[in-house]
Amino acid sequence: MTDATITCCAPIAREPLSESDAVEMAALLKAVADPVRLRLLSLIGSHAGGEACVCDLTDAFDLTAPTISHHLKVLRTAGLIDSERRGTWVYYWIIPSVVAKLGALFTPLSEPGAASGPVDVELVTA
Amino acid sequence: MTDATITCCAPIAREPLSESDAVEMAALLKAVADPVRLRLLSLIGSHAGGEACVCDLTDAFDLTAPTISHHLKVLRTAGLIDSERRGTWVYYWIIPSVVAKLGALFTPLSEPGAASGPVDVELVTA
DNA sequence: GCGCTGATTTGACAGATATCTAATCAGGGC
DNA sequence: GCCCTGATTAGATATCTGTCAAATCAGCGC
Repeated sequence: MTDATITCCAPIAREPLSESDAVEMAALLKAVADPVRLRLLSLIGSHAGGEACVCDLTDAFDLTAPTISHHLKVLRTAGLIDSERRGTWVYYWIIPSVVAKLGALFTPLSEPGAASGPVDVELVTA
Repeated sequence: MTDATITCCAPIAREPLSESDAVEMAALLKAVADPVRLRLLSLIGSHAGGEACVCDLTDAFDLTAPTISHHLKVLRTAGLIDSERRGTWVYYWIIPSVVAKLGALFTPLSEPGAASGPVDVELVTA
């Protein structure tokens, strides 16, 4: 009966994840748990117009086109991105709500009165 | 002042992730990209006192003790949890700052005028 | 139609991973 | 010391995954 931890933690640390939720989220996480796919997602999301042509993406990696295509398919199958063919080129864009689902699992619930943002974590450590 | 894209997106969609950051985050993500490890993390975090004995965890799964031990090791090696032996039992607890690092990647930056929380996503979909 | 470029699919393969059994380590009680 | 319980390590194995080369598909221009 210790209710002291109601608003302290990330959802994953507040109550036990059900098995089905765990399976669902793990599938999503597996899709992004790869350096290439993380960078693909990032490149697509930060590209001008919110979408990127495959040709823009391939150059950023030392990988063959089929490999990039494979990774894009993994992201698309997971529901994180979608694509459309426009003439010769195929364009990809992020589905923000699905990306947010990932963040929601791990981000501490913001308490009114905290700093500006919900989390203030150093990402770039190089 | 109102630059349309400054506060719109998750960090991963705001600017391209560097390769080293991608590798670092992918390692973290790979650790949680498994249903068993997700539930372990959740069980540990939501357990009374913020820590859980291995004996508490093993019963929640249809897996052998060595397998649970393996998964705990993966989480610990990634830096997401830590452990301590106390007499006969070994206790595990979450390292919140590392968990928050995961969330920070995918959580849209909250705008001061947005709804209550930074993200409002349905997690339980069965 | 033909050839060219962009992108995906297929097939193959090396490396990683999740799981188990058996063995080992760590404390506590006798 | 000896045994019992809790937990980890070691070894083995079946499966999954990331990558590439080769083949195929999709538009476009001639």
